[in-house]
Amino acid sequence: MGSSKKLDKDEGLRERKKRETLMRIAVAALKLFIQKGYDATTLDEIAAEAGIARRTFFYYFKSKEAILIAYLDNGLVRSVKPNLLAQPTDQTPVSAVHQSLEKFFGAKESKEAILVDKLFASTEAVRARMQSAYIEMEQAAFEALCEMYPKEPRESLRMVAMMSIGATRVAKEAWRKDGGTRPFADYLNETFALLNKAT
Amino acid sequence: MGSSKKLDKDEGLRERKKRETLMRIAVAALKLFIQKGYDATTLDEIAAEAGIARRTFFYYFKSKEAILIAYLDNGLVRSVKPNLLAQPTDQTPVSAVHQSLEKFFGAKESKEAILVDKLFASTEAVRARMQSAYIEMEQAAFEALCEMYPKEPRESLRMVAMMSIGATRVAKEAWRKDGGTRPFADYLNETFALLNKAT
DNA sequence: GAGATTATTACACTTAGTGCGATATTTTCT
DNA sequence: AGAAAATATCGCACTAAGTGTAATAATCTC
Repeated sequence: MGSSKKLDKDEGLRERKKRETLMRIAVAALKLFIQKGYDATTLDEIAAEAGIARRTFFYYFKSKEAILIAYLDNGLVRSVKPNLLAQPTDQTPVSAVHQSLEKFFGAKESKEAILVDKLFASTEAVRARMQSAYIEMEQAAFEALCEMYPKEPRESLRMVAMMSIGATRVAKEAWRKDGGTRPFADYLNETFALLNKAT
Repeated sequence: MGSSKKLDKDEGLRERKKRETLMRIAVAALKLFIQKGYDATTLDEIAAEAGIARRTFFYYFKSKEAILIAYLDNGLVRSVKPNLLAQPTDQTPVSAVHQSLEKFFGAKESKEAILVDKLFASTEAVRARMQSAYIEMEQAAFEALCEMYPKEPRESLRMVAMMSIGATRVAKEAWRKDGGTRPFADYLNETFALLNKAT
């Protein structure tokens, strides 16, 4: 009664190598991005650092930006929906989003996260993509909320998603401006508290 | 006691030509974008259509995307702050933003606006830029609100800006999904009404 | 091991964007 | 008006991202 393929343990040499190569490229790229900046890093350099041919890069990523998107996806964006769905529903939707985000960021306050964040904020094109990521998070949160609160009107939940993710974005902005001294959760608490009062 | 240069009326041949060329390029580009899509339109084609050399294009725009940004800037983004500042301050900040947006969109429900909107929503890269524009609008609204309500705490106003522009974005999303049948102002009213209830 | 997949590479090509310098046009000054 | 300064236009050569194609090498299936 295993999966449709073989056994779980059997990953296969091919798949393993592919995973490793993908990781090598991502790591090499991030290293160079942090070292010399996003724009100044060429695909040739990334390919050299990762030990692959230039053309092979495009077998793994559809563009240079896609590397960053992958980092975002693996980090926050991908986890928004599952994290949210794991929350109890005996609270307001806004509160549920707040709690789920708090948990996520409380666990992940690593140095790399800060480096990556600065990198993302550095270049024009990258910043634009960041904002796309927020839109995706909004969408993910909205979908989760619809499953969690089926009786609530969907337009309401759409707005909750917008406001919650917006609060996160504003919190991050403030946190970045302050140089990341105080823990991010503090900023999150402040912006979420303002959601009620502001109107 | 005129201006430091000459007389107001005297625009100068050079400036006039420059303005005209800029316009010719923008119009030519938009026409081609709508005709064949953003990605499929090359700078060579735009230059040909506008009757200039390829190199000259970059004298006027720093990139292909910059054309779209220019359209956005001239349309909404640029006008957010002045429009908002023109509102009376004997109402809540949220209401002020709402009113100012309603006026703007009430006046500008043209066919071209719809075409441009669809164009902007069509391509990946363009959509990302769109979202940057929303961020700029947020910033502009925030600045205006700070001038209008100096006694309010700035964090509050920051959140008001976020929520108001967010409401606009969600409204536009719904409006686009419905194919632009009902007037946009309706959607705007709905999302703004939900700002209070949603929390 | 033979044959089917799939990963890797090389090569040639298109397009966006930049640097630089030459030429044409407009403005300014006398 | 005409010389000189400023600026707009253009051509050319270059870099870098990204694509199409087809050949080769590695892995998987049997």
